[in-house]
Amino acid sequence: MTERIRVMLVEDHAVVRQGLIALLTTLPDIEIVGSACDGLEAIELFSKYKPDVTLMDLQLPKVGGVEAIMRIRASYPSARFIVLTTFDGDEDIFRAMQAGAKAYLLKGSDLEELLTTIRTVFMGKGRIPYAIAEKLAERVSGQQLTARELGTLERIVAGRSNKEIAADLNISEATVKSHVNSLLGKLGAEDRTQAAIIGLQRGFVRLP
Amino acid sequence: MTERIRVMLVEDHAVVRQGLIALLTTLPDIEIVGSACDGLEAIELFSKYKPDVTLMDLQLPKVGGVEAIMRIRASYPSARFIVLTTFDGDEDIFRAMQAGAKAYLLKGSDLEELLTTIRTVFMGKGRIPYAIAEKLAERVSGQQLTARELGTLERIVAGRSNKEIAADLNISEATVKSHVNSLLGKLGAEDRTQAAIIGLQRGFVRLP
DNA sequence: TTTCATATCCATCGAAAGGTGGAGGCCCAT
DNA sequence: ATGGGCCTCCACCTTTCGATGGATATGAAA
Repeated sequence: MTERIRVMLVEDHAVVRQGLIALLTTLPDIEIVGSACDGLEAIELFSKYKPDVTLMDLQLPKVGGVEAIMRIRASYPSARFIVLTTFDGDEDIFRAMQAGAKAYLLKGSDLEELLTTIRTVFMGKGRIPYAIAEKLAERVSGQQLTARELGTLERIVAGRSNKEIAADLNISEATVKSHVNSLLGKLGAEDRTQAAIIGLQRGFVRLP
Repeated sequence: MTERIRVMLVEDHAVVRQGLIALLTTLPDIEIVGSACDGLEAIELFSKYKPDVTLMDLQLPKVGGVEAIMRIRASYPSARFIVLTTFDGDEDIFRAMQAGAKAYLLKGSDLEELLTTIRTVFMGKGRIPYAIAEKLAERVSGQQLTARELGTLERIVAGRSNKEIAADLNISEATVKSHVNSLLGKLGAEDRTQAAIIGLQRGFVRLP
């Protein structure tokens, strides 16, 4: 029998984590070498166990999944990650790809797909489900937000008025209006409420 | 050995579902008699298997968890449900309780708590984690939204203007403003964008 | 170097939103 | 039947927002 694939699991929901461990443990060619419930623990355990493949949720307490991937890859550039996501928005997935994740898996995938992906990534290849690839293509072709626009959007979602945003960013209200206008254009929104909703849907921002 | 507890699992994310099945299958006094990935299937399978306890996620395609509970309990009033939730908002949990769920469990709970809950519910008692009970108490003491206010909030979250909402509900814009004003007061919001955010946070509405 | 995107700011305008105070009808419960 | 909550609508007013059409500066890219 060949060497088993050494897998680490990073997932904050305990029952889901334990369920996945139970599931993967039943498989002959996979070995769970460790599991973490947040980004910080993931970084610690990675250097301890050096897993072949890391299954990583993106929404994690303390240190988010994307940042954890970046920080681990800073020390171990060959680390291989599979992002396990519920796919609420695409922005995180885009960032995870930039951070160097090799594959993406929806939590709605079945066991077979999970297995195929682990084995594929272990062999050094990547894998992206069609639904996600589609969204990524859309994302690349679509407009990106500038730093100011994103900051403005975040504050809109936090429920701030233009005046408050201006005070917060130390710029004039007129400038904020500029950014808001660009935002509305790029997001295809008619007003700030729509912009907030679309920003949440696309994953540019999260609920505060 | 005593009779095993017959459990049905309703969860839309396949990997989570299969993980939980794998996890629960390892336990001596629990038997998974079926699993469903949406509310409709849950209703079908319930009458087929008559499980002792049903573990139910609330966010399901086709027929939501709350409605599934209600429809099943219409035929089987003694059916026992444990709601398994990620706890994004409290409104669903409130509705699930009204629908007759016996216990609530956060996906962040560990295996031991899951087990305790299954056994407790099987014996006919209820169980609600402290964090959830706290929110429920808050909810009961807090204001409730009227039908019109909720309808208005939903449309605000859908990005509609007062004029559009008025046309949609076949009432005057003045009336919509009335409802919006009540909403802002009850939610403690300063404007519609804050109302949308708070409505999403508290689970009164979902992203469209 | 020239061009482009970004970021900053201005003035002005109309439209939308929100605040206030009221009023009438309805149904339910005390 | 008297009150209270809900839904409906009105008028008036202020503030905010968004649209438009600019201007200037900077730094990166072509």
